[in-house]
Amino acid sequence: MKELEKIISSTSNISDTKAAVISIFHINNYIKETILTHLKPHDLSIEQFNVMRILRGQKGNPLNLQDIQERMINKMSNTTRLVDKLLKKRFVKRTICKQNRRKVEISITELGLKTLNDLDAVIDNTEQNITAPLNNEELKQLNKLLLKLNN
Amino acid sequence: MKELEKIISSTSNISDTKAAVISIFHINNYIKETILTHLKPHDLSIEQFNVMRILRGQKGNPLNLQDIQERMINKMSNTTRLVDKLLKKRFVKRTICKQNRRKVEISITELGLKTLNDLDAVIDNTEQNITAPLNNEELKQLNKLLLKLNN
DNA sequence: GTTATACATTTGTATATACAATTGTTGTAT
DNA sequence: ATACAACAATTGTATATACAAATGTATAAC
Repeated sequence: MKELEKIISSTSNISDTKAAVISIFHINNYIKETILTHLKPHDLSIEQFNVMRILRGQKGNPLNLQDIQERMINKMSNTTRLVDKLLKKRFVKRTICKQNRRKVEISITELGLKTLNDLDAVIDNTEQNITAPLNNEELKQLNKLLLKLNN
Repeated sequence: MKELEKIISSTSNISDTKAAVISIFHINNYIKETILTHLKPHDLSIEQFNVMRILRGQKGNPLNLQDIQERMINKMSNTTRLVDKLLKKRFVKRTICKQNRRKVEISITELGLKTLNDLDAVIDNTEQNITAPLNNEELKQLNKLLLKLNN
């Protein structure tokens, strides 16, 4: 990833704004690729993994598709089909809401939980490796700045 | 985008590492969506736009597909087909390399340059808006930290 | 109760992405 | 010269993403 510095410095007089945008694109891509490597053996995409973690966070309470979609990183992707794929792998279950039959309730299965738990260590480790070039203070500083951008 | 802070703070005891990863995913997504809004009227995707800017940076010298792919953010995408789409829009031209007929040489057309120049202002403006929550010093600090991550 | 409207999900379709396999070209060893 | 490996791009295929349209359900107005 040394190339990035070259790109940014070689491009004549790039603004700090453009440098930041390029850096964010690159680090985002690198993180996704690295995490995906570890998800592949379980036949999971990043968003599928994400949705499973969202469901785990509910501690048993099911979520309907809209709730899931709101919490997803990529709002535009197709939640029905994503959940279908998790369903096929038996990682989630789906029932029609008794109170409002338009809604479906999705919750994570034991198998889903077990898979997530298996993945936790390796994903944590991957993320730690990615942020390893920064010390604690720098990492906190980065979070502060990113949070400002996200508001 | 206020939700992000909620997600990060609500998730019990999230590590600084995980908070950084989530923030990067979210800001990346937000930037892409915003930029895409402005590219749509020209029927361009982010990567197509990127490739056109790479070609413009060559000041007339053509690049072959491998060179382009190396410089692309997403290395795994299909450069042949991406260039095909730019070709259809007459934004680039393609010739077979005389010295090595396995290679193809891609360069940007006048129409491509004109389109890029039209887009420059609006994209610059969009990027400025995105980094607006940070002052100059904070932006430089962010770049320093992101560059460290990217190495 | 019927009609209209809003809601929640699903389905359809076009495009994009990831990766493997194939085609055609060049260089090299014999 | 021929055979073989390496190279550069293209094609095939499965999956993912973006967005519009359609389906089925609930709520509200009259």
